[in-house]
Amino acid sequence: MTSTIKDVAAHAGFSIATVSRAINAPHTVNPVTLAKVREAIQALKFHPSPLGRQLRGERTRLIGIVLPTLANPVFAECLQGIDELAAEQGFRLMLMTTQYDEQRERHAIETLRAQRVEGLILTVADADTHPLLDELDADGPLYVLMHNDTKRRPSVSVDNHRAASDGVRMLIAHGHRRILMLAGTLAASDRARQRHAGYTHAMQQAGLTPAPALEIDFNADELAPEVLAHLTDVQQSPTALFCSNDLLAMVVMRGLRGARMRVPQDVSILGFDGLSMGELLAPALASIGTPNREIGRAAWQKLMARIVGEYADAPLALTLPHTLREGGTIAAIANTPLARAGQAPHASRESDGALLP
Amino acid sequence: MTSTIKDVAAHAGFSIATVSRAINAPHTVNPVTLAKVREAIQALKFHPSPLGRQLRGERTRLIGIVLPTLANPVFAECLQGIDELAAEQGFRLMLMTTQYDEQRERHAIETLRAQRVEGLILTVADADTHPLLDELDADGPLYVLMHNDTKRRPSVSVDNHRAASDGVRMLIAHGHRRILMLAGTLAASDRARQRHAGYTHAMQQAGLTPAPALEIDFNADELAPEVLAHLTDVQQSPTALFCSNDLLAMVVMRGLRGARMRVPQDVSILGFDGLSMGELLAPALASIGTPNREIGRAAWQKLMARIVGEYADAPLALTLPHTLREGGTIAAIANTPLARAGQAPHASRESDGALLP
DNA sequence: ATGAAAGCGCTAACAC
DNA sequence: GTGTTAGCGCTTTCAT
Repeated sequence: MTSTIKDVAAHAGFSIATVSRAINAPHTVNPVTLAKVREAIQALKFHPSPLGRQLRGERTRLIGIVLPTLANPVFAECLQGIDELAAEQGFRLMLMTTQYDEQRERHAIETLRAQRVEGLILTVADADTHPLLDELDADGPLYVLMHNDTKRRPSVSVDNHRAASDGVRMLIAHGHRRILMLAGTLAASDRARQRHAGYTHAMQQAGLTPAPALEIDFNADELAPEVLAHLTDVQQSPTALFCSNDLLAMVVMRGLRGARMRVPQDVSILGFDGLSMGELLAPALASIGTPNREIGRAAWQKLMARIVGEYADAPLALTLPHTLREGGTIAAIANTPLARAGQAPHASRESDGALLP
Repeated sequence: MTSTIKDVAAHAGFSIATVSRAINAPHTVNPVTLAKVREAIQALKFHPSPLGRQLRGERTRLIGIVLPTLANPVFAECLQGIDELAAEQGFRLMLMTTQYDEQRERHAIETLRAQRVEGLILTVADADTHPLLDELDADGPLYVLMHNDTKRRPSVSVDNHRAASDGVRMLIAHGHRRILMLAGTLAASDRARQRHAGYTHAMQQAGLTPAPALEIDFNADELAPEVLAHLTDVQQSPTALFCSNDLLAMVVMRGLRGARMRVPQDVSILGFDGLSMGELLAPALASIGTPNREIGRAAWQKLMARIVGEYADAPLALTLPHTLREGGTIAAIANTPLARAGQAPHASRESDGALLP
């Protein structure tokens, strides 16, 4: 292992150039020579150092991965998909996480670029307004965005707008009128915006009044009192909550349970991500699913195509289909006891669904 | 960015050697010169190429990570912990996953070694009988194992034996006698063995008869019929299931639900891993918790200490404390209806707890 | 305090 | 078909 191409050359009795050729272009070298070189390689357990190759300006076979976090299975699954193909094709992955921090995004990209990665697969907070990506377009390595929902850049994602409105329409079809959207505090992302836009769209289309997303602190053990108050408000309480991601939905479910609210009898819940563990909850979490492993694989393939220079005319943004998982957390409003403790049944649910200022 | 140390030297009017010193040993260079060089660096947006440094035989500031999978949050969390410290300390991470396959473990280690990583953090299937690790001990890069429960090698883990027996004792304290351990089919790992040994120990200590672990196919959508038959067998059915990991526990819970078995009324469940999402299940999953983020961080620190050469006398294996989460999936046997459908109450539960051949 | 030069492991002209 | 040589970007003696 510590042996170099020089050692092999000496051992085989040829020059290092011949050894190099024997490795990289076997057909250009005399079969007899080839055999001897190969024997020497065997004997010395020689493996070409990627470092030498990389420095020489060759292909580094290195791909940089930039993700917000691995704590969210969405990204871990994407990475899994990427890794499958990378391993298959002999590429190495350099991983950096950003915690949704733009500073760290910049740092990661610079580090990776300095490392001469051949390409970058990344998920950034906001793809549209990101100066870094313009820089990459200009002279950085090739990249593909993952889960960033933008038409302007090379990306693989679901149609968040459409997915969200599909989900909300489904809630409406189940008789819900007062539907509130919940989002994480860090949710200034393009996809969060798209999801809220989709929610808004579906609401308006049904003649209902959409509300701004209610922000939830992700890390808190319990729901903030004002949030809880809002959710349980006798007059205005929503009958369904659309959570901008599944982790958030789970946190909210726990919070509600702590507040003695029953899901779905008192309130229905729809998540977003389709995390498989959501199905194991009781009741199973209804959710809009994204094919994360596939998104990772597609991002890889798109990146490779760009590197090879194929499909230069392929559409920038690839949209993969989302799915709708109708789990047990959604109750038809007809089946829902309209009255909660101390609250009389009222027809106003059917009125306009206005939620809050 | 595409500028090299040469460009900087030219721009500043000094030799590349001086620029190099200005970067790596600022105190050895004239303050005025230093200022000029720094200005040039700014102007050209120069970042030293890691590649050049690495090739020169210097520190690569590269650490290899080898994990079975990222689909299991246990490893994703460990990686998260590692990444935190790596980013802080300016190291880059090269990641490879193995899917518990020894071939791929070998390949990953060789790839990483060729890449001149300064160190390796890995989780292998079986640390004790692994020739690769002996090779690493001999001349590989320094490494630290994570979650591999062995005393013979540098590692960070919980005491799986003790953790398992703690858990099983807890079940026994709740009145359970027929306790069966379930393991994944891929579970020929050292930690799975330790967990089963811990189970066996606790059972015997209580005068009960332990059974071999029942293997469950992880990926199947439903529990295999023979497994289900075994779990529901009128005469011998266990009152509690100890699952060797949480993901498995969740799959089993779903399978049981499909078979109309109630948890914990009909059967109690204890998992292993302490996945935070387990708390969100209903009922919340009882589990033995491992501090994954901390394990990742500790592995990092141990590796760094080894690289620097400190603590050469530190104990090889670091054991972190596990926790016991007593969730809703465990019922005291006294409260359990002893009779299930078509089965009369019987005192034999109190007898010897024998489970199966 | 600074520069010249060697060399890390490899590939790619360019000779022969 | 094979060898010679230059150089990728950097650090590090060894001189000056």
